[in-house]
This record gives sequence, structure tokens and C-alpha cells, in this order.
Amino acid sequence: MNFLANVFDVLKERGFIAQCTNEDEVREMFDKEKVTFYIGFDPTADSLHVGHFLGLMAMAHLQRAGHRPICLVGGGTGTVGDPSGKTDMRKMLTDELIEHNCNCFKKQMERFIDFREGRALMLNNGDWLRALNYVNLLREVGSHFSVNRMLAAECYKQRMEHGLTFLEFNYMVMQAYDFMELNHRYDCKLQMGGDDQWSNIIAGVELIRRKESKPAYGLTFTLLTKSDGKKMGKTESGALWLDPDKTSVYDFYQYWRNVDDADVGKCLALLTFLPMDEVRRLSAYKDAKINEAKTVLAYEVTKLVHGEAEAQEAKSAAEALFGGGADSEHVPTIHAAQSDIGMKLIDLLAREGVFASKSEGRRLVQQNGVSVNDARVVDAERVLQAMDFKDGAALVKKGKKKYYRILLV
RNA sequence: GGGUAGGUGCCCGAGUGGUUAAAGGGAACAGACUGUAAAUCUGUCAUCUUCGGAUUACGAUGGUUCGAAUCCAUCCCUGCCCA
Repeated sequence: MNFLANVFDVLKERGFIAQCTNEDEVREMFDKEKVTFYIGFDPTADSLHVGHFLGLMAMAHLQRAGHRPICLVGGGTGTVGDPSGKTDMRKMLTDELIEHNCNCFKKQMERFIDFREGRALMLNNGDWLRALNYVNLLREVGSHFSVNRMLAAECYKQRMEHGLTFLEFNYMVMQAYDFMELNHRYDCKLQMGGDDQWSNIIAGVELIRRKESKPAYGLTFTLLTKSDGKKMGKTESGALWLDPDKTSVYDFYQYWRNVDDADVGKCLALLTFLPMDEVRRLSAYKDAKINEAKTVLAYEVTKLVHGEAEAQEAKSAAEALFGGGADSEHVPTIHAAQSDIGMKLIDLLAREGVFASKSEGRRLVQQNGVSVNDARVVDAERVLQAMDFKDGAALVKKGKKKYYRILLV
């Protein structure tokens, strides 16, 4: 790693930066001082996903450059729900759920950020937001917000058509308050976030500037999108989670192994720590050779999120299935009992969650989408037989590239 | 509070008494082609099924009718206008 380079330039070169309040000042600040900065994470689920991971990568880059990250979990803002760019109102989360989700976030973040000896902070805005008194808050910060300007903010645009509640309208105020609070307590000068957070971030920057007459900065990341503009990190079952119980390591690996050719370079730059020379070299590959770059991408990202051993297992499982290697031990596995022999294959796979329903299973069979040990299943009534199992395992393929190993127990 | 327009399948959106499990589009899935890519073409896309059908669905609950997503009543939710 080139320690002479300014981190701002590193982030820029790697394609992180979408918008910045003041590029020159931020760059200079990174050079001159140890900067405390923060990213907020709303606890809407019990696991982080790739979108969050992108932010964590940026954080990690900054931390490596000697700056101090604050991971702020939204125990307070989460109760309100961010309306930015959303069409519908978020469903309200219970306090217990938010608490639980915050704890899950913490565990996952510790993988990427070094929290030892105050090198990074983990905070919960519930600690101050929940204690706020309405009238006091209004008097303290209310006068610094222009409703006219808020209404014009990009993030509310969608909602202006379908309705925006006062509750959600206040989200921006709370987030701005957070920034100010962190500025007070920890001299936090920079807030970062996804590009959809731009309006909320600016609100905080302006609040600090007005109320405190102190400099504050904001920076947003490019949203991780595919070359066709759609959001990245979507699997058939929803988001791509960092929690291996929600998205298996194998599936996680496969997701990156299968990204579009056009997105390989971007992903390597944003989601791995490979030097940019290497990134450029890999993404220059053409045609079938770019598969090598995808393998590197999948391995590197999986390694960061799940650790080297897990990444290696996912990789060799994939190679076993697609490349004829030997290791099939780490292929996603489902279980069948001895007594299940004789039951319909479809019923078993539906029971084990491979198919969403029996109908779906029948459909897939009719479309030639299911095979056992490389033999296409032609009859939806096909029964699980003892001879399907070699050494206690059978290999089922669903569609073109989803494999499951049935283990007889 | 008054007026008015609405609430349809994963999403958008047609449909105003039977032939509607619900047009069309998007997303997604499968097949062909490939490089575990993209694009393209084809098919599928509520659940269960002994593949004959059966069941559950059009904001919620009741009602009218042989029959309702479609008509009526009440309620809930949303937009817009007025207060």
C-alpha cells in the first residue's frame, strides 16, 4: 500500500466517492490531522448487507490511513425510519427488535474495523436521541431548519407524491442532530454514507456550521449498482447478507463469481483491498479469461467477510461443481433420513427449502431444471432411491448452477 | 371535519356482475445459445393435486345475488382540494 497517497485520492481512485461537500478541504484535512468521521447504520434487519459493506470498506481504508471511525447504529433513528428515496412508509420496529439488530451489527462490524484501544468507536444514537425533550429540541435546533428547503430536498421527492408523515420528515433533523452531537462529543468532522444519504448529511453539516460556526464535511459513496443501473447485491431471496445463516458462504461466493463482466473492475476496486494495479490488470481480461478475475473477486470478498478458511471452502466447493474438482464436501448440504428413501424427490426438496413449494418443484422438473447426479429428472413423481446415494450423498442440481448435496443421515 | 379520487398478484398497472387465478409491462425463475458473463429467443411465474380438478386470493368485515375484484353497508388506510 502506498502510504504517501492521500486517502481521499485512494477512495477516489477506487471509485467510492459520489459527492463531497468540499473536496479540497477534505483532502487537506486528511493530510493534516487525524480525522474522526462517522457512518450511520439503521438497524432495519438483523444483519448487515453488501450496501453496508461498501461503507465499511471505505471506513477501513480511512482507518488504515490513521483516521478514527465511528460506527453509529441507529437505535434512536431506527425507531422513526428513514424515508429517503423510499416509496412506502417503513414499518415500525419494536424497541426489542432494534436493540437486537444493533447487537447483530456490532458483531459483524468487528470483522472489518479495529475497535481496539479507541481506534474506532461504536455508538448508538439511542443513547442521546431517546432522552431528548421535544420542546428543548425544537428550541435548540428547530430554528436552524428551513422547511421550505427540506421540502425541496431530493430525498423526499418520491414521498411528496405518495405522502410523507411528520414522523419520517423528522428523520433528517434527527440525523443532523446526531452529527452535531458527535461533533461535540468526539470532534467528529465528517459524515459519510450512501449517496441516498446526501440530503441528510448536508443537513447535519449545515446545522454544525450554523449553530457552532465550525467546519463540518460530508461525503457520499457511489451506490453499488450493476452496469444496467440496477441495485447490486440482490439474490433471488432478497438482499445479499453478511450473516452466513442468512446467505450461505457458498451463495455469497457464487454471487460475486457470477457478476456481470462489466462490473468486475468496479467490484474489485470497491470491495477488496487489492492494489489498483492488480485491479486494473484483472479487469482488463477479455472474454472467457475474465472468469479468472471473477474468481479472484469472489475469493477476496468472501475472505474479507467470512474469513480465509471459509472462502477457501466456498472456492473449492465451486471448483468441484463447475470444474470437476474433487471436493464436494462444502457444497450446500441438506439432510435426508434413511426413512426418507422412497419419498418423492420433489417433496423432500420442498421440505428442505430447495424449492419454495411443491408446485415450483414440479414446474422446474417440467422445464428440465432438476437433475440428480447429473441425470436429468424427467418425472415429477420421481422417488428418492437408495442407489442415488454414493457414500451417503447425492448431488442435486437445480437450474444451471445451483447445487445441493443430499446427505443421508 | 367537508368534498373528491383511490387501495388489485413480488412491483407497476388494466379490469366495473359470470367465459378472470385476473390483460399488459417490469422483476424473477427455467430451457436454448455461451465463458458459472451479457445480449437474444422460448417457456414459466398463488397453493395443493391421485393432473380429472380442488382450495385460497383483488384494503377489512358483513350483506345482496344462482354467481362479486366488480353491487350495497360499515370500518381502516392513502392522495388531492376546502376548513
